[in-house]
Amino acid sequence: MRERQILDAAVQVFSRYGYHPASMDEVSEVAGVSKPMIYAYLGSKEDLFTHCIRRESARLLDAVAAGIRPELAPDMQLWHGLRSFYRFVHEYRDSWTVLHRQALAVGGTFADEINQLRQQAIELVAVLVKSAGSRAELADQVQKSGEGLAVALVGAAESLADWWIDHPSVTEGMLASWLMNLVWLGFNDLVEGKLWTPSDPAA
Amino acid sequence: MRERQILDAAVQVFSRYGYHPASMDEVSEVAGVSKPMIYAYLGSKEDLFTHCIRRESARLLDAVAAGIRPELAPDMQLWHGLRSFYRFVHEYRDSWTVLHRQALAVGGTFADEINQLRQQAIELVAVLVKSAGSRAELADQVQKSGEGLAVALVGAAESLADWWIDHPSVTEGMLASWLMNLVWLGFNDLVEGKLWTPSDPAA
Amino acid sequence: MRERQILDAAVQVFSRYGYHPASMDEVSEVAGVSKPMIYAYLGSKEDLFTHCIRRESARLLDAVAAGIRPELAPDMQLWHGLRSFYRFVHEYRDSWTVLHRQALAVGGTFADEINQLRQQAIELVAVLVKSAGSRAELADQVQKSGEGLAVALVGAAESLADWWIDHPSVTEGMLASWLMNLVWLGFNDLVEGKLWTPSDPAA
Amino acid sequence: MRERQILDAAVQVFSRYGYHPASMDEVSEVAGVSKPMIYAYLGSKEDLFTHCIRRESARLLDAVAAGIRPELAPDMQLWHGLRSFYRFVHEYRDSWTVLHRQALAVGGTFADEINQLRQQAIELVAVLVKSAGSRAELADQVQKSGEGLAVALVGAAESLADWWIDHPSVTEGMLASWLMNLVWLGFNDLVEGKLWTPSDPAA
DNA sequence: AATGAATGAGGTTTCATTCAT
DNA sequence: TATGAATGAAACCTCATTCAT
Repeated sequence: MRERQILDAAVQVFSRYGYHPASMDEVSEVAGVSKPMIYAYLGSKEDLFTHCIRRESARLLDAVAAGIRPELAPDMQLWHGLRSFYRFVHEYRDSWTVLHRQALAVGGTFADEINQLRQQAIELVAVLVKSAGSRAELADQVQKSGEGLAVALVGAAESLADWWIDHPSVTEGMLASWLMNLVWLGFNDLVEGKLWTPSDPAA
Repeated sequence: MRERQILDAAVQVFSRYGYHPASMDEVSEVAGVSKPMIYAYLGSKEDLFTHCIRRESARLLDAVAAGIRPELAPDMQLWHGLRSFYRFVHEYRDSWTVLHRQALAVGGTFADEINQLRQQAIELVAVLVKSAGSRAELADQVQKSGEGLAVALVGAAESLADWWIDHPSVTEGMLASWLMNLVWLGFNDLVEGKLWTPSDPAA
Repeated sequence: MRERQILDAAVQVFSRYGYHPASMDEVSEVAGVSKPMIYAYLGSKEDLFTHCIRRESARLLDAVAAGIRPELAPDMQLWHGLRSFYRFVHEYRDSWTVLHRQALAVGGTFADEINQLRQQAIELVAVLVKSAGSRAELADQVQKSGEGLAVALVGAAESLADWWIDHPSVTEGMLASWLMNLVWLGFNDLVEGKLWTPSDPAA
Repeated sequence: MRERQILDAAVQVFSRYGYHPASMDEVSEVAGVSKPMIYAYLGSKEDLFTHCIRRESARLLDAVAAGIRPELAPDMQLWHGLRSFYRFVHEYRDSWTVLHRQALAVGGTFADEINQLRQQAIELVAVLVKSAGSRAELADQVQKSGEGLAVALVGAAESLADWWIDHPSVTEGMLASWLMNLVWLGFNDLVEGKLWTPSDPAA
């Protein structure tokens, strides 16, 4: 459909230049569609950007959700989720850039939408952490900081995604491994020679 | 001096609107200085932004460096560094926003400067990790992923800084604690009831 | 076409104020076209001025070339060329002003273009002088100063064109006559009562 | 005196950039005097330019007048006047540029002043022509075109002056010679081998 | 349904000119 | 007296947005 064609172009252009410097002229050129069409289908520049964010957010959520196996152990769920996330970032780099970099920089409504998306990711992670801890009684302080831990983990994952752009030789499995080792085992264990490995290496 | 007055205003305005939407008119209004003065003291808009980034980068580095005690154990150094970092973010929120959000979004030279700053932080952390691991022989895979771990830790710290803005009731000590627990102990230990605490609680 | 409409206005405005003081606002007002149209059709102010110069140069060359009859005697060719020139100056005064006064004053690329135009005129005249002199052997010194004589003649013609603006009662035929008498006969002959007159008065 | 220092700088700057693009900042810099001083001594930019024109006009007139020997024959007077003129142009190129190119381009009052100067030159030449012709009865048509001839001669002289800038190997004597041959003898005589030479070669 | 053509509004930058010292 | 410091005004240029076809 025309709408998709336009959105694809918009994501590409917004990703490259950012919201404000991006020009509707360039979007129309890349989309191969005249400007009045853009306004007819998607509304103003602001509307267009909102549509971009919404579509890419949904894509990202779908991609991650599709990778998770709820029947597995918490650490394996996290592991699969991370790999799905990095596969998405790899395949739709422009989407990721728009969501993570450009939308937040604009602030206002856009940043709010992105923060909601992040919140969903954080809560998803928080559930995993909680279920992992349900075997034992988590220390009080940990209980309280549950969300904080999730925020940190999500942030770490995002930063590695950015860093990946400049270090493309790394695979998405390595990225996910590092994170698992870092947050599941911690430095403390690492220096003692422990390593986290997927219980199901084939996955 | 006039220069500082202008830079303060510029950081504030760039932080709020981002580089492109920010107008020199608004900078001049906030600074209480006419536009030609800005051009006389700091040059073009691009120059002005560069000056902002440079000054705030230096401030951030100084703040973190000032908080580190090289004679302490690695984990304590990290702990102090993180607290200094969060104190800086708290005290100079606009500086942090300009550096972390706006400069990266603009891309080009600006993003390069920020990435250099990040790289410095990452290397600093990498040194700590290495010194912590020197007691034992780090697993090969850890050796290779050293920088990745540091990237992840730095990213986690940054994300928590952003998240803090929307959750101001948390203290900088709590943020640092969470991170220490997360990366030093890891979930694995946490669920077993272990907790990381500063060896020198007074610090 | 729109382009012509804009160029006409630009020539008028540049002619009146000169390149630098002329404002794109005024050009757009005179052209009855909004400023963005000017930039869309003709580019920057510099581009616009270049287009003006090019068009008017071509017009001037065409006008003079159209008036010359190559089959006539050299003096008659000069006579006709001069009259064509003055007719052009009369009909397109703004064009002449832009070419002769404003473009030269700006210097740089503009002046270069004008000087090339002048050079063409000079060479044209030089050819006439040479063909007139071919019947006899021109004195050596004359040979060497051929271009200088042409420069002087062209300059004299230009100056009379300027002077004409303030003395509009004179006809273009009179101007051409004076020049012919001056350069073809010279004062020396004039004071002896000689006069140059077109051999074909009807022309 | 301060005034002279400023005027020298102004002539230099106006000559190089033209009236409008020239900046008071540059004048003050070249003059080694602060801007408020310029305003105190010479008034506004317009006033400053007027002063420049007036001073250089006077200089030019003086230079030419000083070279003329009223007791000589008319052609010799013209010859001496032309050489003085070219010597002035050579020695004070900036003055000449300001007067001939820049002032006329600005138009308005400035052009008027320059035109008055030209008129003086023209009348001076017209007197010579008239005195040369007084021996015989000039043809009626010549009488009427007297001023026109003078205008043409002056224009030719000016154009050669401009042309000289790009052909510096020519001497001022050659320039004056060409003009004398052109206007005093005319092409007609030149092709017959006649040449005008100063009756007093030492001069 | 689709677009070429057009513009109002606003942004960066410069410069003649003047206070306060 | 002489100047460093300051600004109001205006110029060039661009872009989101809309008619008329």
